[in-house]
Amino acid sequence: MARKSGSSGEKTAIAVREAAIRLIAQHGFAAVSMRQIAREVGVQAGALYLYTPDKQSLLFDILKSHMEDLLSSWQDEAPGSDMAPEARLERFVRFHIRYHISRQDRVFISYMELRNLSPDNFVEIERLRRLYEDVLGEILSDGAAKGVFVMEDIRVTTMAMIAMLTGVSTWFREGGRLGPDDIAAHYISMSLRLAGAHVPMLAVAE
Amino acid sequence: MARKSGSSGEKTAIAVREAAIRLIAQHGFAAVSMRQIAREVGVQAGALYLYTPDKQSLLFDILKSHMEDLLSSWQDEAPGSDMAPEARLERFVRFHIRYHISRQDRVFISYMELRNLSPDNFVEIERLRRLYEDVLGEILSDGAAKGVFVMEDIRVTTMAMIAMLTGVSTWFREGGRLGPDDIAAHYISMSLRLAGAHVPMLAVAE
DNA sequence: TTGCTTACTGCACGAGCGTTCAGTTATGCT
DNA sequence: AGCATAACTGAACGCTCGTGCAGTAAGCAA
Repeated sequence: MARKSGSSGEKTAIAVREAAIRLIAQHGFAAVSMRQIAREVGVQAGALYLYTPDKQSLLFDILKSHMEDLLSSWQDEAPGSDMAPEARLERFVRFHIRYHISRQDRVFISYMELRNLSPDNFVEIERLRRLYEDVLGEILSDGAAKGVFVMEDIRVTTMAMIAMLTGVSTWFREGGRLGPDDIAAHYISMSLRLAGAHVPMLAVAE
Repeated sequence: MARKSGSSGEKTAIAVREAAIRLIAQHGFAAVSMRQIAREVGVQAGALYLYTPDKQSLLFDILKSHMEDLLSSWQDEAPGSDMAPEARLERFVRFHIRYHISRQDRVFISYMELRNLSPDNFVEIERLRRLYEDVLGEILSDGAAKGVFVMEDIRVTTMAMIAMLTGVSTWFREGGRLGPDDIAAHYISMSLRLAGAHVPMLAVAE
């Protein structure tokens, strides 16, 4: 019989997930044992198997739900394709930076632990990842077609921009010199320049 | 007594290193066992301890010599600081892309396996890494001071550019649509735009 | 041939791994 | 109060891990 939400079992399920995310982000999937995760949660190792069939599924579920959440969060605030490419790019970059800053651990894991996925699981995560990359690719293509972005190679620019944007999660630390919104603003400028948009960012003394 | 170079022991030492690099790049440090490395080399696990005091040192030596090689390779072809910032940046980017394409495994390891280093070893690798980032930071600062680069934040631009450039190692595959030199050329254009250089890349129909 | 050194094997050690499961306790419904 | 079920323990399974070490085979100088 299904339990009411808010029951102790459900809370533990969430605790397991979060302990796993924290530990894997810190030490890496292969270096973290089920016993370590259990200790963090405050249970014995065997109890974890009430919430996951095995260690591999634990990783897969973290990565899969991260990617799905990323995609559906974007769907929620994606602008229509009738909007100007510059504005669409700005929206995408702001979304990406904020999301990646607020969920650093998940993001870190989901591109560090790809090689610890079983082949089948890897294929599925790659599919979702490509879907997300295509969001940016489509915006850049649209801008190029409309002549407002000027790039030598759209595919390379897409990969370069994704790497640049995602990189924020490797150096951002809470309480640093810049807040999330400052950083997002900087990345928006940089992305527009990278895309070859005709947007002078600053008044430049010639 | 020291052995002559080219002896069988030295060959094995190199084979151990290369097997370790290949396997760690593929599966991750924690997921690779000494027995796997030994099998790849064609010896028993115990024999590895003739070439490394322990597993941790094996990782550290790979990362340290990679960083030192990266830095000294750059020193060999670094332009003087009297050269124009645009030309210095071009030189740096071309070097970086070529280097990262030709040594994908080492590069991949050296930013994926940082968290598997012991604290002392981590500090040392971070020091070398920062030295390399400072190379780019100095070029960008110089360009900003001379007014040929226009950036909102030099530090953020440095981190963004490094992430963008290093990202090439995650998607480049031998025999793809573009060769290393094509890719380097694209990254040079993108870097100049990112730095806000006044260099129109293409003739643009307005 | 003898003797020294290098390169390596083969086995062992204790520890920890992922996972299973019979048994125990806690919880909430009737 | 009684009972079903959920939540969890604690011990065990077979296995692999990093590492140490006595012993051995091969190469070479004298």
